[in-house]
Amino acid sequence: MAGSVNIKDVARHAGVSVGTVSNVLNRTDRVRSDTRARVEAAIAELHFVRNESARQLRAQRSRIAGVLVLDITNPFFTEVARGVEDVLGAAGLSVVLCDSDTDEDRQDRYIQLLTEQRVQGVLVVPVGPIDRQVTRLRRQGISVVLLDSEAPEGLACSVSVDDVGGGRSAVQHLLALGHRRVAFVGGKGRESQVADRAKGAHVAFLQHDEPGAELVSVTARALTIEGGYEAATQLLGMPEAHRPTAAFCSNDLLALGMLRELSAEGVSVPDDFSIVGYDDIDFAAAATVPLSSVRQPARDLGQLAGELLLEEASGLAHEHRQAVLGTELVVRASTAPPRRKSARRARRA
Amino acid sequence: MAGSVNIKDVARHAGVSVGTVSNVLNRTDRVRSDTRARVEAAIAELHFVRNESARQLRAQRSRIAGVLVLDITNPFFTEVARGVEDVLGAAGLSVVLCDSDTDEDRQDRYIQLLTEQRVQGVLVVPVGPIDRQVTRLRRQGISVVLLDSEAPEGLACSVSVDDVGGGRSAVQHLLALGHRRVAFVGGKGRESQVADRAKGAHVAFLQHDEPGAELVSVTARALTIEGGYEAATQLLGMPEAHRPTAAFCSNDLLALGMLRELSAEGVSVPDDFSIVGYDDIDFAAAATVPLSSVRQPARDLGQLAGELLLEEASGLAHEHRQAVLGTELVVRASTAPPRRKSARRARRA
DNA sequence: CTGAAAGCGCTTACAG
DNA sequence: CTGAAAGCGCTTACAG
Repeated sequence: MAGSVNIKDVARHAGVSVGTVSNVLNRTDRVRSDTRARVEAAIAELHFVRNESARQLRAQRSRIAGVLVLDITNPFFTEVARGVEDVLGAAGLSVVLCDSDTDEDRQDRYIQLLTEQRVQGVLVVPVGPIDRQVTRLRRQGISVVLLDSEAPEGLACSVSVDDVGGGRSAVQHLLALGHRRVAFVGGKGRESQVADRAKGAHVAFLQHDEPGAELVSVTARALTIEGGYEAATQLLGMPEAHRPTAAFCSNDLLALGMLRELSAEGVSVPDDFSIVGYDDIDFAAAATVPLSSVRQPARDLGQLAGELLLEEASGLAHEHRQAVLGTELVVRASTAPPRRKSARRARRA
Repeated sequence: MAGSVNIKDVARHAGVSVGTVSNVLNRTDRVRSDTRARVEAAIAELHFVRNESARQLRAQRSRIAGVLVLDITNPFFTEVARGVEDVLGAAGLSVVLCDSDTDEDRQDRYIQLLTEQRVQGVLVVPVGPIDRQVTRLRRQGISVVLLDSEAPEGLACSVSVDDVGGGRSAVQHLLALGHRRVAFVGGKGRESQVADRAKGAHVAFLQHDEPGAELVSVTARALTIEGGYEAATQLLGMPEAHRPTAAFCSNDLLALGMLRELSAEGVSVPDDFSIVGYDDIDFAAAATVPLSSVRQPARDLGQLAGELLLEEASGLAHEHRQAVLGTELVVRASTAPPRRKSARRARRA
């Protein structure tokens, strides 16, 4: 029968009790070396693999942590996951990755799954308000850290990024270059990250205080490359007099999609149009018009979150902390001063 | 106490036996509706969440499948994972994603983890020979499907891609454009996929049968954007007389990295150098010199693998099948005929 | 339709 | 250092 070798079989085969086999597995030093050798031989011969469900049920603790992200195909989030894995892996925890696809139902299903599994901890990039889910996880003794989103004080540890500051730096850069009409490109979702980046964009405009300057909001179906194509089409559909000369995209996927679509339509970046992205994923620098982007410390973010989770799970005195990491505007080739109208006409003639 | 509400508490609270609570959870139709209502109320009031370890231990089956990929930051693999999730999610299985990072030790650790968890099935993109691990999983009653790699007949189901054909089509394209010296860019690893793509490249050369045509092998540290930078540097370091005029990169990450580095060094793509990638990830089309690439049906691959897993796990008569999907060369802007030497000199003058 | 009881495969005090 | 036994939280025939 498949899966039928258990600790009892091993005990019988090695001529010891099951308790001794368990000791070999969990507290090796308590077992005399010749006994241990016999047990290990039996384990190998019988191809015994411990049943983790049984172990966990009895021992009341899991060695797994779950990471739940918004979009597994976005390299920003997988880089965050790698940061988590750096830290938790070193501590002997295994990390499994789950993809909510920015869908609250899917998020909640995965949280339910992880709760039923009684994992050691959950690190989640939330879709919408998450307080209730955090409380439910805690009630089952599961540690929770919010990723890329600031937790209300007292609720949980979190590691987020100063998205208001990041958005501000992006738009300040465009304004400083001389752009007057700037598009902010977001999505249909209500992720707090995107809202904060939009807020930062507004703050930059307020501080700039130039009469007539205009921040235009553009909404893509999703924060994806596809969404960037679509946003570009929206921009190109605007009457030229009102059309922005630059866009701040709320992530790099959007920015790369927009870059591609504008180029395909003969709009040159940055000569005719400037673009700033957000995240600074590897593909941003690798674009052949290298993308100016607001860099988030993705891996650090994951690592710090992993550390906070370990601290909480250790059971020692623990006070929830909300870490906020800074961003860095990386200026590359996709941003330049707007072309002056006269110059443009001259060139066209 | 955290995590202390169990099925017994619910039973007591609802005034029924634990068996009845379990029936409400698992075989709702066997319970009279008023009893069910009382139990459900108790579950809600006490915030009961079933302990999946206990359920699984007793019921001897898991509702989880694991997907193990080579590089979670590569959108090709996450797209495959989404395909798997499409199919398994619909069947009520949850999918957790694990990242071997092309490291055999990490792969084996994750396989061990999934085995101890007694998951329902594992879908794995293998690093190196995997026969032993497949046997071990089967022995525990765990279904296995190989992803993106052809299984030896009889060992397991697999869904792979005709990488020899894909490699051949890429290089045929370059040869047909008139390139005579072509680089094949692979990595240090010994993934069968890359070996097959290299083989396809060789086949194309043999079929082309043009004396003096040369296939140059370039080895990057890893199949990443970073690796592409490095490979480009290697190419630029070659004496011009021997330097290839085109490269076939064994994935798009390499190709995008190479594209970027060559552009940065003033080598124009495709005027001075042609590049073909592999995978056709979304970033390939979105590059501003849109990348010619060999398209793999990533999502289909994952979906088909998911279906094969379900079939195997269903316990019905099952014969292992090895599906091989085709590729499609997508020609975009990164490939062109080589510039003739004289023209090049003329332009420089 | 409901309850009582066995048992899934482990770990962990407790004796000896 | 080793063994016997209790029990983790469930599910599932089996009676009634």
